[in-house]
Order: sequence, then structure tokens, then C-alpha cells
Amino acid sequence: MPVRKGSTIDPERTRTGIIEAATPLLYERGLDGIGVAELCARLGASKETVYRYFGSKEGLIQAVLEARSKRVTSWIAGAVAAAGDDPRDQLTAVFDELQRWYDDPGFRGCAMQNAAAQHHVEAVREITSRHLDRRLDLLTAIARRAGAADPDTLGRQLLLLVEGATLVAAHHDRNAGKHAKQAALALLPTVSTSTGTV
Amino acid sequence: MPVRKGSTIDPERTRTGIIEAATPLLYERGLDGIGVAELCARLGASKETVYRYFGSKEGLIQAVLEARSKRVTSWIAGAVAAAGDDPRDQLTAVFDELQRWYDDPGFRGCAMQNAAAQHHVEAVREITSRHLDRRLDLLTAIARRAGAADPDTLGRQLLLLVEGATLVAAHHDRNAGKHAKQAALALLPTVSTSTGTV
DNA sequence: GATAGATAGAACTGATCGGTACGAACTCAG
DNA sequence: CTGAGTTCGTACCGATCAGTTCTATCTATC
Repeated sequence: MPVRKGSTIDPERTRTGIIEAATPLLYERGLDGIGVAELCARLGASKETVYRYFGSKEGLIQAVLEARSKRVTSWIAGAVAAAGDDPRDQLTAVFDELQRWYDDPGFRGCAMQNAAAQHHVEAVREITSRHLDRRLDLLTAIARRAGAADPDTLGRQLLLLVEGATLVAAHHDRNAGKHAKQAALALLPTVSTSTGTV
Repeated sequence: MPVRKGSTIDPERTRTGIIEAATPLLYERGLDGIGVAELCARLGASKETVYRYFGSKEGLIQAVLEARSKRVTSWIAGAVAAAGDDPRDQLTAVFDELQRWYDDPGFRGCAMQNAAAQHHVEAVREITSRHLDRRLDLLTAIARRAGAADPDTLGRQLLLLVEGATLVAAHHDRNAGKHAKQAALALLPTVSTSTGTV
């Protein structure tokens, strides 16, 4: 329950509290799978409050997706940072983290992928696209550190494996992260010329 | 307009006509993005007819997805068959076909992927899973013909590239098919031992 | 040409949806 | 203590939805 009755001490706290509480509900049920009334009831907030902060259900959805994108991005970036300097270790860390996510019983695919597939709204498409931009940047940086001849292309190939693994894990094979990891490592240059360490 | 007024000569014709007419509408607007009333109006069929043949909107959706899965599967299988015996040519044909699809202005992602992401219904999940089963079989066969040491694993890796390319093409980069093709060819054994041609 | 089955089209139902309005309860500043 | 602002809870509104029913009309068959 993110909010109390009466005047709010910290409006920003209220806002983020609503977002955090709404995130799992929209993820589990789907963006159109839960109505504003039930959403607010489970949030412990009133419709009036939600509409004051976000203007519409669409506004709440976009705020939730933005927050989710940032969290996921920093989660992956953190795994890379914790893996040391070897790009092979970094890539291994990424796919191991993903596989741990797929193993979670609550895993229902990537919220960003699901939203883009079900929600035909330009703003949501932009959020998803920016999300993939950030992910591509991270993977391209690893490709560059690995000394790839064409880091941009390798980065895009790695992006296909990450997104493909998440989708296949959701709909077909929970072990997709392991296969993606093998493929990703196989795509890296076999001998690290390490000309692109910076 | 799949149906005329009056008694029908061929009920199966009516059924497939409804499915074919409904397919692009559900694809463009999303499964929940168009109501049964508008759907029937655009189909030129009455609600009574649709409900007689399919029982519910859900039944129509499942019939549309089944038909779509079969069409797409035979489309890809046809491209492989037309590419000759070299597994590298076959894989190239698959990704070239996919890229041609992504280049279509009407491309809005894979209907199967979209349905699975937006529709939290067990039956739809099963249709999608079987669809990916068939696709995995096809890719594993190519991997085997290519002489892969572990055709099952390579097949699954190729599946990640196919599905990842379709998703990324829909939401981020229309050229995903070209990058996927390069990655797929790089994953194939460099020297075709061709022990698995049969 | 009479009959039976299938159809289009439109009216209708009950439920649910997003969004608004309002009163009562609450907090904080003065 | 008072008043302004915030919140909850509920009631409400108009629109839309999936699904049903009815009638008039069409076609194939006998």
C-alpha cells in the first residue's frame, strides 16, 4: 500500500509507490488484462489518486514501462560490471543472469516485448525501441572490447540472441538462455586481439 | 466476402473463407483490438454464422492461428526445399525470405509471437508452442545436414536467431534478418563433413 | 413450387471498461 | 483551531464488448 489517507508528505514517493505496486499486476495479467478499478484496489490507492498522478491508464502503463526498462537495463549492466574485464566473462554473466530469470516460476516473458506486441500505441513502441537501443549499446560495447572486426554487427547479432532467448524461453523452451550463451560465445572472435579494450 | 446469403454449397469453403478474411484484420489490429461486430461486418459474414462455425471469438482466434501456423511453416519449408541441397544455401534462403517479410510495409511482427504475448490463454500458448516445435524441427534438420557435432543444440541456436530477428525487426531494426543470416552461417560448421546428408 | 436449412442484418442483453464526481476522513501549515 | 490540499471509497456515466435472438431472405433439393 503505497499511500496513506490525507495530505502526502512526499508526492514523489507516492508516485513511485504506485508504479512499483502496479508493475507486477500489469506484468502478470497483461496490460489489457486488468482494469483500472481492480488495479487501484490491489494498489491500495484510489482511482482519483492514480488519475491525478498519471492522467490515464495509458499514462500509468507508460510510466511503469519506463521504470521497468531502467531497472532491467541497470540490472544487466550491473551483471556485466561485476564480471570483470574479460568480454567472454561479461557475456557469460549476461546470459547466466537471463537464464536465472527464465528459471523463475513467475517468468512470463519480457514485459517490454509483451507490451510492444499487444499495445498498438506509438508511445509504447518508442519506449520499447529506446529500451532495445540501450541494450544494443551495452552488447556493442562488449563486442568492441572483444576485439570484433565489426563490433556494430556483432552487437546486433548478440541482441538477436538475447531477445530471441527471452522470447523462446517464454513460449517454448526455458533453457533458451543456455543455448544463447553458447551461440554468443561462438560468435566472439576466437583470439582476443584486444585492440579495442578502451 | 466469404459467404453469400442462403444455403451454402460448401460449408468448409465458408469456414476457410471466414478464417482467411479474419486473419489480416486480427493481425493488424491485435486480437483484442477489434470486436466481433466490426470483425463480422468487414468479413461480410453475420455474427450468427461466425458463432455457428467457431463457437466463440476465442474459437475463431484459435482457428486463425492454427491456419497461420500451417501457412507460415509450409512457406519456410518451401523456401528451404527450393534452395537445393547445401545447408548453407538453405539457411540463407530462410533468412532472405524472413528479411523480405520484414521489408513489407504491412509487417507487424509474427502473429504467433504477438498472440502468445497478449493472450493469456492456455490453448493459444499450445498453438504457439507447437508452431515453434515445427520450426525447430526444420532448423535441426538443416543443422544435421550441415554436419553439426550437436545438431539439436545448433537447431535451437538457429531458432533463437529466427525468433529474435522477427522480434527485433518488428520493434527495433528492420534489417535484423541480415544480421541473423550472418550469425547463423557463422554458427554452422566451417567444413561440411556432410556425414548427415540423409 | 414447396420445404428445409443457412444466411445477413439488426436489435437486444448483461457485463465490463475507462474516466469523472463527490463526500467523508485525514494531514499539514498557519 | 482553522483552512487548504490530499486521499479513499463509492457511486456514477457513456461507451463498448461478447454473445443471443429474431426476422426476412436466399439457395439447394425434392
